[in-house]
Amino acid sequence: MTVASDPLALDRQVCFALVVASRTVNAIYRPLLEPMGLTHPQYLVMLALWERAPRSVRELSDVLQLDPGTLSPLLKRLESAGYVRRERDHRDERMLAVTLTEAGAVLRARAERIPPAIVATLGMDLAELEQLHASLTRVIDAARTAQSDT
Amino acid sequence: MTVASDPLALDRQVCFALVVASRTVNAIYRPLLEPMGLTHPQYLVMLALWERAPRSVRELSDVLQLDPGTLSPLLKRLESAGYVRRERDHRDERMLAVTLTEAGAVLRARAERIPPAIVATLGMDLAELEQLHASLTRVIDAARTAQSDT
DNA sequence: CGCCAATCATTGGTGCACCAACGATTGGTG
DNA sequence: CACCAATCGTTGGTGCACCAATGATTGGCG
Repeated sequence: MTVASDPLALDRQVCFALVVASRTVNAIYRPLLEPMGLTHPQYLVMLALWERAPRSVRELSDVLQLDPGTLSPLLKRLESAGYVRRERDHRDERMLAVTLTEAGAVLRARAERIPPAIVATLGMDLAELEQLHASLTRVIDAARTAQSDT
Repeated sequence: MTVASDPLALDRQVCFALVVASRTVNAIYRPLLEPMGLTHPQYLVMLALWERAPRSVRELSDVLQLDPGTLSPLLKRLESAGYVRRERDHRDERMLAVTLTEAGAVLRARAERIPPAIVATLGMDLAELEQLHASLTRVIDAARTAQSDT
């Protein structure tokens, strides 16, 4: 069986390309985020909080498609970094209210320079990136639909 | 600032779509791989070995774009699962020769049913998946070029 | 021929990511 | 009003993933 016709050929697997692309692009962010004291997952949480705060763990979990058990220690690290405060919601003591600190809010200005820097580094066409984004969104929807239908 | 014009809007970040797509598609594989006793990264290693074996850790690291330090314990788990053997290369004792066991070779037949099952589950157009694959490949190349130019 | 830099795999540390189990809180229902 | 099921966040366990440091082996160069 030739590589071209083998359905198990590594370089034909979309899942492989997806995983490698995710890791590789992540590596591009790393040196840009490191001076801000953020990892990429932490950066995504900050994006969510800059859009709207306070938010509960559950809410962040929904938006970021992330397990609450993953978020819990991550938020503690963001807290000890001084970017976030974790308080109980007065109305419902079960929930956590994650709010931005002053330092966390200020950080947004520096973060605004990141997306253009990434695009410049990749040196890719904006149109292609948008088309990729649309395609990825369709895959996510398809996978989530399949998930919930189980 | 509206969400539509905000460059930091979460749902406009390609990196976010990439990470979520990677995790979500991974979740689709999980129930299919679990009865075979494989995780998704282990599945990718097996794909590489079914294409060619024996291979050294370094070789697998290159092909899979994965840190040797990640591969090392993963291969040990594949060994204790009985799919792989880890021996030193006679010609160069520094290198490891990772070979398939009989069970590992036989497993390929079951694995062949996975890609079509995934495509069916996603219910997506084959043409779109191929186009996504091509797009991801370009991103990987762009990111890797940027990486090595640093 | 003996040393030395390069190569290779492993190890330890930090941080993600998922799952299952748990304890606290809450709101509805008998 | 008292229970009970649902919700929420946390915890512990396993497995990835990266980085830096380490130790063994090798091949070249003086």
